[in-house]
Amino acid sequence: MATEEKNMEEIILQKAEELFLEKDFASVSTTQIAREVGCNQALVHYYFRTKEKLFSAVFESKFKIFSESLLPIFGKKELPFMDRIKEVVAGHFDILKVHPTIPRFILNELSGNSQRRKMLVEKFKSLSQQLYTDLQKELDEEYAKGNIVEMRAIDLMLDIVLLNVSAFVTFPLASEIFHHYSAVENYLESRKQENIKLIICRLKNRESI
Amino acid sequence: MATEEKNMEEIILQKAEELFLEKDFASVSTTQIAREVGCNQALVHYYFRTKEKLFSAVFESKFKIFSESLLPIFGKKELPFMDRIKEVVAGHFDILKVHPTIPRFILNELSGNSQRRKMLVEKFKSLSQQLYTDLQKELDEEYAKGNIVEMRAIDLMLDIVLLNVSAFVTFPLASEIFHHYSAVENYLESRKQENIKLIICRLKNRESI
DNA sequence: CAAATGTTTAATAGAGCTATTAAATTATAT
DNA sequence: ATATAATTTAATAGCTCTATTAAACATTTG
Repeated sequence: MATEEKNMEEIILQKAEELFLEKDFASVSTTQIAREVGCNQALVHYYFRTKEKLFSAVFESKFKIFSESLLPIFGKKELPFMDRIKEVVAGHFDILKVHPTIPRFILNELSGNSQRRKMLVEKFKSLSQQLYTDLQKELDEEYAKGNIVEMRAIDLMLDIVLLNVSAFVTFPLASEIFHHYSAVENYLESRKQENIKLIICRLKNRESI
Repeated sequence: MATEEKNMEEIILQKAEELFLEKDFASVSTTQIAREVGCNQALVHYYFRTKEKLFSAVFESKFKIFSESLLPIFGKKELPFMDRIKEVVAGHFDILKVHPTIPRFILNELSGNSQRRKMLVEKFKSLSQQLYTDLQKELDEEYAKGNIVEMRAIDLMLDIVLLNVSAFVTFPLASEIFHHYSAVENYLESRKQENIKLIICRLKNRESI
């Protein structure tokens, strides 16, 4: 009964989220949203005017979640560097795990040539530059102390994000392909540990290649 | 003039490839394909009957390219193991570089709930099992010789594929975001070297985590 | 209670899409 | 050169989609 009490605007938005995350802009119609919600199709337009605006509402909220997932790349300075890196990778992974379908959704939308794209590229830019400077300074310090190999912050950031994101982008497929990972949980946990190992090894390994 | 000589069926297929790789199934219409080719819309259906079949023709050929990109994970047994791994990562990367838009295209299609999906999962399965057994045997041998750390073949395969694929899936975006990589070439070359390093470090690093 | 405001629906305009059909055009073969 | 076959087009049926409008219904408020 609690569910039935919710107002239509929110119910429509929720269904739109569900469908847009599963398919994509062009494959979801306001007609379908209305049908699945059980309301008149005009109501969707009453609340959101256009399909574009409805999609935007969904996108903005998902994009916010995703970009906030990048923030743990900062991190509390008390712990030793290596432990913090481990925490950063695990922390970023865990946030994505709460929203496993978001990475593909974002990726897909940003691969098109939407108007949104330009604005979002700017957002990502400033976000990564924020992180970049601090991280590079720390990497240089740790390198001077002989704790890690020399490394560009940008490469480390990309390593972490790309590895973690790719686990989620591929998991519906991968967990089907590899029977080893019968449960979804296994594939994800396995990738999480593997990603941590990869990053740590990369930072520690002193032998030149 | 040479171009004009080509038969319509092929011209239509080429345009369909171009558009389907850029957008997605739902966002491309046979009307649009015909318009851009400059022929009558019925002609698209004359040659391919349905949009679905046309898309399938495109998809099959791209999927073939992609799955063949995974084959260098075998490799010539003359070289020392570590050199071969390096070659495998670089080789896989270079094949994708010739078809940079394919990874995202495949990923996207396989994320939907198409009829194709099931068949493709089977193809991937048998492909990966082929590679799996041989690779695991070699990894165990190299571990016994003390050349590498203990590792599951499946993790190594995923590390390589996910890292390489993610470079291409993200490159239109990433090369815009990071001005450091002003030229696309820089982002890709940079990721290629980074991926090789990651894999090598992962295999060599003996310190437990 | 009645007026005003907010929510929901039915109906529909207008557009684009897929697929088919029959006719026109071009090429091939006898 | 003419019959036959292959290619291309025009026209259109039948959908589905987005967005709007006017009317019905519900809720709030004076």
